[in-house]
Amino acid sequence: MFNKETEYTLRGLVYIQLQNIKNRRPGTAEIAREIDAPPFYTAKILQRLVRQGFLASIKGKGGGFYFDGDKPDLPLITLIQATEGDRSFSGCGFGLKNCDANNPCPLHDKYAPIRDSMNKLGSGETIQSLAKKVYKQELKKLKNAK
Amino acid sequence: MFNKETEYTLRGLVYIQLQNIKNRRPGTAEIAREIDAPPFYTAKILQRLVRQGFLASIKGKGGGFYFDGDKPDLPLITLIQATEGDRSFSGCGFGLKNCDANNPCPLHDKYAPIRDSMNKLGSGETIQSLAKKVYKQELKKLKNAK
DNA sequence: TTAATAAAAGACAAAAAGATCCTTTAGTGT
DNA sequence: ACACTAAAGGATCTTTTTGTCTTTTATTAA
Ligand code: FES
Ligand code: FES
Repeated sequence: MFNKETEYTLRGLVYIQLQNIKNRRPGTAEIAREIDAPPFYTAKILQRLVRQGFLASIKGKGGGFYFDGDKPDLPLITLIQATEGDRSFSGCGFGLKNCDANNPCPLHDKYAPIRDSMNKLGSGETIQSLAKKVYKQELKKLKNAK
Repeated sequence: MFNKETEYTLRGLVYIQLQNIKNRRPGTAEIAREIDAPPFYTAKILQRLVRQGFLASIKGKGGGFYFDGDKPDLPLITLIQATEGDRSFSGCGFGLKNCDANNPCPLHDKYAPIRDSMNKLGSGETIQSLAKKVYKQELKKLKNAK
């Protein structure tokens, strides 16, 4: 579905936010290991995200990555558009220059609603909402293990 | 959404089928021009489709591409999986090795239904059904022009 | 103030996708 | 039979994506 960079981005940021909930600030090596991504590539991606203002970081001993708690939650669509463009959220499924309901391609009737759902998912979910889900899932597992 | 090769494939085959309806067998140059795709690349793609048995061709003067009318209609999912794999139809939106409803990623609940819709689209629509839509649309336009 | 640590920056490399071109082969129509 | 046409095959090239590595800069803890 998404390209590699986007997948690493999503998994990485959700992992960071999850650790932030636990009052930790993970570094590149730990993040890459935990989300099963190439370490150097992960570092480069996180670097860019910091430059773009989506993420904050601290250098040196005890440093790592974290989200500024004062900022609003980060919608997936914002993140993904910044990473790979909006190929998943707009554009014609048939590859026409642009999707025009008044001059639709033969896929339009069936495809446009699916694309709308993707948009709803992208604006409805945020890195924070996903991390919360994982956190709750972890708690549930711990309870069941007792 | 889909990659370039898949888009050219869809547009190309729908164009061929549309011309077949009109008892014509278009060649690579015409097809590429009409679907707005790179001529040589289009030729290479059509070649592969013939090799894979999705399409038939005739060489030499008056030659071109056509669909064997005896064969069943070609579902988009079959075609797309043969072209770019099934990244659009299966797999986890979060990039996990595989999508497992019993151990879901935080995107699963929202993403899996969208993926299911894509599957329904892919198996429900065929090159022939799309070409028929375009054909009907053309007829309607001609009538309106009167 | 120094040694250790960890992110930032950017050069470099490999692989995949996208695209072009040339030569060969098969078939058509005259 | 012959000239022409159009697909088949394959080599080559470019761009984008993915990934690695080295050097620099900032920070912290001792
Ligand atoms: S025109 Fe193709 S999806 Fe809308
Ligand atoms: S587990 Fe990720 S989409 Fe199903």
